[in-house]
Amino acid sequence: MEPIRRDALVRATIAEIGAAGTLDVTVSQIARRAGMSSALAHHYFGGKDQIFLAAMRHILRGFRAEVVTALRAAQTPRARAEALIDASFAASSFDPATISAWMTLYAQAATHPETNRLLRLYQLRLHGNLRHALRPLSTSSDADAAMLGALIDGLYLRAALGGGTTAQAARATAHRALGQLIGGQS
Amino acid sequence: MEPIRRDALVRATIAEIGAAGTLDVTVSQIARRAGMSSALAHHYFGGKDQIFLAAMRHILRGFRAEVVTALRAAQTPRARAEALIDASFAASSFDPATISAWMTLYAQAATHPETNRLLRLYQLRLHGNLRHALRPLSTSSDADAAMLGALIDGLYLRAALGGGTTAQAARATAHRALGQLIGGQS
DNA sequence: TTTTATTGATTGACGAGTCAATAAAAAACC
DNA sequence: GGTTTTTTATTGACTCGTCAATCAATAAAA
Repeated sequence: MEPIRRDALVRATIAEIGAAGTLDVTVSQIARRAGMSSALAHHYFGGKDQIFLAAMRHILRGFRAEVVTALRAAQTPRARAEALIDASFAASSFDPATISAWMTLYAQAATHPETNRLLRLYQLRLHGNLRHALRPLSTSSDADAAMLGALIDGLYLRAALGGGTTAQAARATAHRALGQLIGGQS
Repeated sequence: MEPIRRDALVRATIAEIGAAGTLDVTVSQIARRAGMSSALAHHYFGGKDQIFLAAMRHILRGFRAEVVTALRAAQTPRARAEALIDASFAASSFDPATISAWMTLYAQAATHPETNRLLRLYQLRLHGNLRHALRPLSTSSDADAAMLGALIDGLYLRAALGGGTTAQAARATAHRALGQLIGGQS
């Protein structure tokens, strides 16, 4: 039972955060959506924080899976870098629940050590992937990877928070930057 | 009395957010730090949300002032672009209170319309300033400004959330990107 | 005497986490 | 195979804290 319940709770958490647009959702709401009592949610997770962390890990795992499949299809180094960009701006990254969770991750990373660890994990992985892709293309792959990684995060922020920028435009900007970074031909 | 009290409350709010490292600060805490009762805080501001919004506006105003003075000292277009970068990574932007406030701004922008407006205002201003600085230097100043703006935000995020990146490194990366964007010489 | 400034005390709502009690399944025993 | 015992799953009801917001009362100016 335990794994089933935990999984249902994680899914319900993401759905609920997405619907509410904020992390201010009660354990009772989550539990109700998952079809159980709040007491049971506490029983299996121990506390709200841990439910939320599990949800975060779930989202990060999903993103990682997307990256892996995108990379598998890429043959050239440049295609690998492009695949990393595309994964970051994939539709699933712009699901309202994912956006909210992501923003909350940022907001909490300043105080909550475990959350900070998660965020850094994501950043390090992205950086590592980018550096690996850029190594054959650039003499300063490390610095370039740092730049591209930050650019991706910044673009995501703008696209996610609904300003003028759309996900498509953000993706295009990132590709343009990549083109500028490593010499010319597409 | 009213303007004095309001100002004291805004300052106390920022200080308290900085000390707590989160937006989870009670009106009573803020009021105590400002040397008055929570009832008075409510009396002058009407509610917690409005106190926070006032604090956000205060921070944004401070940032804007920093930008203005930095720009005034810049003579060439390139110096203007560099001044904009430096203002973004100035020490005051990394005050714990400022960091927390920014993160909260992002987290709330998804739901809270007034907060969203504030964020967009900041983004538009930065974009406008960058575009103006880049216009004599680039044939695609608009797209370049969009890229630099997003890059700045992304770098700030990484520097603020304490990963490996420091504020200095972030600044250097942004300068490097600027150099790459507009042809070579420093 | 009216207006402005100020607060202590209170209210009302909400929500995390606990607990004792029940139902259901599994295991142990004869 | 059937009965008892133990373990697992589940919940309703409750406790305990917290906190935003209100209000009636008081002090101080104007």
